[in-house]
Amino acid sequence: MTGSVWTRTPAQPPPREALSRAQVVRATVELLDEEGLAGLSMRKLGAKLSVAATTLYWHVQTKDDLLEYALDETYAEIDVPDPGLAGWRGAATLFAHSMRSTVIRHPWLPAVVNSRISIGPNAMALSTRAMAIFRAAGFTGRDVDNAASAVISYTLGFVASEVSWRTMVKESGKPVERWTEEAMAQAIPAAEAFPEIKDLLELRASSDPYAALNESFTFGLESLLDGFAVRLGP
Amino acid sequence: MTGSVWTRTPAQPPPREALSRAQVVRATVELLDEEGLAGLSMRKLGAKLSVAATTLYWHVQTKDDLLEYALDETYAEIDVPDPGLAGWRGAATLFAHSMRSTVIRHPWLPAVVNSRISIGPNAMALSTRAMAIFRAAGFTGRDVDNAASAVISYTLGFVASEVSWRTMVKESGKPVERWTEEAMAQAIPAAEAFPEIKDLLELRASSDPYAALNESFTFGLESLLDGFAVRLGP
DNA sequence: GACACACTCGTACGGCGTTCAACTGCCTTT
DNA sequence: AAAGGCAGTTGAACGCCGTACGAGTGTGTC
Repeated sequence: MTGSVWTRTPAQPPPREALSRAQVVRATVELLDEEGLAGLSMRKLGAKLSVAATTLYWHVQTKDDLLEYALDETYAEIDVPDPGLAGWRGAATLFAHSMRSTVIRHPWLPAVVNSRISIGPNAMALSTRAMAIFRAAGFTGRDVDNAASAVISYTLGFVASEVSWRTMVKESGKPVERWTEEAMAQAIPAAEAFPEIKDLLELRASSDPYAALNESFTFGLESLLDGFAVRLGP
Repeated sequence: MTGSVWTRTPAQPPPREALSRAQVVRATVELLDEEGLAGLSMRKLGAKLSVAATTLYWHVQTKDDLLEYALDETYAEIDVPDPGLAGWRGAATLFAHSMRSTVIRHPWLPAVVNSRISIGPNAMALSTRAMAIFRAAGFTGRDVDNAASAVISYTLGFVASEVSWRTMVKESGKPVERWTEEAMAQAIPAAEAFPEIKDLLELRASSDPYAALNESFTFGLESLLDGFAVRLGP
């Protein structure tokens, strides 16, 4: 490991190579969106760009670098409102929801997001703005960091599981209701020894799953922000 | 996908094959702990058990099944206290910390945990007990689920990032202070355009990282539980 | 002695990330 | 106009991967 792509100085001066790498990164994000992390290979990416796989190694040192670029690219889609406009609580809420929908748009993000230190330009801009929210709330020193981490951890944790559910449903090719039904049929015999679980499963299956996800996400987020409010005093 | 390993009825009656599969699963967990998810291959696992790689396919249908077994195996290590003893808040706190330390012991867990529906026996037992905590707190209906999800999402989200940091440090082979120092050296030039970030980075680097992680985890967890308390009324 | 069956193994296939030396075509220098 | 350098591309090859398959082995039962 010689360092992050963001710290290595470019070996070639960028006459028009910058544009070309941007193309590669854009194609990477597209391929990831279409086929998932497991579906990304240098050969397929090459094919998508009508280029041999090995050509990509001119623009990028390794497949991991590619993911690092793709990751920072998507950070740009998360918007972090100014707390001056929406208030800290509104800003935090919008931020979390924007993060959630970005991850839903790019379901491969959870698998990639923690695998490297994020010091790309968009990551930097994002943290700067996120910190501003919690500073505006009244937190100081290390607590600014702690509050931001809590919201990000909760959001990523929640949406990682949401996205894997969504992916399973989508890959099954079945309508949600059918999928849910069949999943229930699998789970119920397995839950025979746990009677309380059965009630829970039936409760879960009885409502629109997407609405339930929204409600559940909001429940946790609001609780967390309520907890911040307690800490911040009256 | 013909279903989860937990729902397929075994093709062979289990005379002593149960023991053998248990051995395979145990070896899988060990190999994962030692070498991480990327370090697990059927050939290496075979070697560890002094057996050809293809032999494993007698005991397991696919590598994915292996991960499903390994996952459920580690669920047994998470303990979920009885809310009658510690109170719901104490129980939730212990549960979250137990989950965190289990994931730290098995750093490959975050990458695996969401990739399948968890209906193994240990997963079932775990959810049953986790639900009991939040029912004891006073939540009813869907809110029991929502509260449990929130704690689990937060914990997994937090520890996924923690574990990836710990892994990077461990793999660097350097002492933490050295690693932190060098990471700072990388980040600071990249953060040139973002002056607020620099202060934050210096603040972060100025303290024991492990203590900071504990503090940060507790901060978020307490906030979340405070938020629950608000919802539950006085 | 024969058969069944649980279990093991070697071989092989197609795909993966990556290395490397060879090639192409354009730009600059003379 | 000739020569050289260099950005960019390429195909072949290496060692790894998950896994399908058919052939083997040993033990237990009739």
